[in-house]
Amino acid sequence: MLDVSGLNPQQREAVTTVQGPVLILAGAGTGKTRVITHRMAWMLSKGVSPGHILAVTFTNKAAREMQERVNKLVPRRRSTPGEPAERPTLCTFHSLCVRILRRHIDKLGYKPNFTIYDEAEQVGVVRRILAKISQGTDKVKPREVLAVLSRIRNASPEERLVIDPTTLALARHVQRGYESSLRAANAVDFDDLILLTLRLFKEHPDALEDCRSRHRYIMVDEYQDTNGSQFELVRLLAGATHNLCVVGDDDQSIYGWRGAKIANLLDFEKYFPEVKVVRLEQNYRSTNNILRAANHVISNNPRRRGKQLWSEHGDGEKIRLIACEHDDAEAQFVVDEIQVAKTIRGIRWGDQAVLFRTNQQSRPIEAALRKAGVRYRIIGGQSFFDRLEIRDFLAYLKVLHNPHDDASLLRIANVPARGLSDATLERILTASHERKSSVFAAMRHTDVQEQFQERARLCLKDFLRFLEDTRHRLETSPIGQLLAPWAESVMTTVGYWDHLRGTEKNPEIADNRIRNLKELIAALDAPEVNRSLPALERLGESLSDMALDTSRGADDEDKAGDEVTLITAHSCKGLEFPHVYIVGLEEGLLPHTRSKDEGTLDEERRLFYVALTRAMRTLTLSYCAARKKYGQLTPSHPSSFLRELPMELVDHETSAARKPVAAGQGKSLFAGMRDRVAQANGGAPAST
DNA sequence: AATTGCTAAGTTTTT
DNA sequence: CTTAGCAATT
Repeated sequence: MLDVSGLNPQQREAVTTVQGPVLILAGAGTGKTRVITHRMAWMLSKGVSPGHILAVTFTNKAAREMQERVNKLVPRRRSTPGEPAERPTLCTFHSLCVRILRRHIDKLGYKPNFTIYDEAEQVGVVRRILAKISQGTDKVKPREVLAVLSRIRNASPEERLVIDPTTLALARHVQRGYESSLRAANAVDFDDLILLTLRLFKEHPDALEDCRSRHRYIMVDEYQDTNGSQFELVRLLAGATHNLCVVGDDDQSIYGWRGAKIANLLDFEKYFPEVKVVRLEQNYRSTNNILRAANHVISNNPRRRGKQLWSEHGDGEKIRLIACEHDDAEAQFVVDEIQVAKTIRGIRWGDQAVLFRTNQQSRPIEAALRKAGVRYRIIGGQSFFDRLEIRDFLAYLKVLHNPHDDASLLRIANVPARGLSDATLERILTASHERKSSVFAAMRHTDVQEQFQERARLCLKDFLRFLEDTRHRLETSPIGQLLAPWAESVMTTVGYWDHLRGTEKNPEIADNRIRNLKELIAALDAPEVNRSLPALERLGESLSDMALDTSRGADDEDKAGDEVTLITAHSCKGLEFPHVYIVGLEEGLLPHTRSKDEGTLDEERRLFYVALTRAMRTLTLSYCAARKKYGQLTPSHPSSFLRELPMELVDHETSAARKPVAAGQGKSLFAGMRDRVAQANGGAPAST
């Protein structure tokens, strides 16, 4: 039997309630992951078959982490010959759906080698549609259209009524073109993964039954972030058994702008009246001063499940609130503090994190850190996968995997230049629309080819031959053949390396890009892809992994050295740091200006709450009297949220004032500092 | 066909 | 201040 004596009573209740619906309200730092992993282990120890357990998370990182922790808790069962040991399914919503769809999508009229469009590709599709219908009259932003599109596709009819009718009409109009574009390309987007799975379940009850009998115990992590269709999916899967355990925190719902429905959590009883609700309120992360401040801030929100976090860690230090003159002074202050903490208190850089609302706020901080010689890493921000060379390369792979992938084909058709001009491609694109076919299919058609002059036609045929030959080479490669050499030869054949060197004047940057690419190529044969599959399918698996897990690759950070973390308030959810600095607590930034128009002040407050509750031991907040905005220094005002902090928990200072050191403390502090400087030697001294 | 130069815009972003 | 997109130029 699994030992649950290390858990507190609420955790234990959550872990041991296996049958029927369970709602675990897990406050920040209350051991949520511990509960989920123990619950899985508990079920296994009670004889539930591992194959019957499904746990769904939102991020791959969370899924991986849980996988590891479950493995530690439950010694892997020995595999009997011929029958490999089954393991619980632990994955994201999207990867779960990919798995289901790879098996069944042919029933919906797609081919199993479908492509997953990422946001950049979606934007491309929408842009082409907008260009076609509006002829450049009004300027609607593709990303905004895309956001509305996602909303109308995921929302129920009554929810759609809230959307502004003009926007709705436009989005509806775009929707037709968008969906047929994706269909022709045998491509799906992130929303489709969920929506098509739902459609599959509705149109093919046998597929649903199949999944239901497989997944009899379901857990959903970060439940407050589920959207309408994800809820629907969960509800279908939980079916008759109602063995559904959802874990979440309404106070940490910060993805409403992206379609997440906090109501899924708030109204859980409506759909599962017999639910058992468990509140986890004992916090294992922070001091009580931090928790009291966070509790107080969030109590200003309406419509909460309500909970009070507390911990056994004592009061701890007061929260510091620093007023700065401008953003550069703020950055300098934070960096000085980081250095002081390191040299005087012996706090590693790796135990300190700077949190901000918007990515661009990291710039002055980065500059100050670099100047002071402090190592840092930025989480999120511009992704590895956003880089030009990576996108080009992936487009090549995607086209070779699925030639009907229009977005990727158009991207690489003339990169490097091979005589297929924009005008030529434009005509092919039009032809493909007329024929309701993919661009690739249009290219192959002799009628289309004959539109062009000899020269363009030859270039087109060369390109087609390249695609077909290369694809054929992969198809006929022996089982077990590695992908990397093939991929590298593709890039050589098309002259991509020279192209990179040619377009980038700075040879260092060019080399850097080439190195990036080679790294990615090497990762194609990662051990987690199934080597026994045919190469083409293996390529497909690699591609969906990359589409669904963008953090991978840039993610060996855990073992990285001693580095300060720079991170947005959004992406810090789920993380914790001993010492946290939250910068830019100004009106218009947090809460963000846009939240006023959209009436989402509550969500901004939750975002602040999430940021506050990341801190374990010390918390430093700062704001500026002025901030550079598009190069101009403009005045700013303290965030209204700061008034919601209980005054008695806060020390208010200005960045210019240096706190005097108490008489008795001085000696030992400085002795400690000297010692550490002597032995650390690599750490730059605090600047003056 | 590719390069240069101008204009306009500029939250958050797990998948 | 940046960056991306588009137009005009060679």
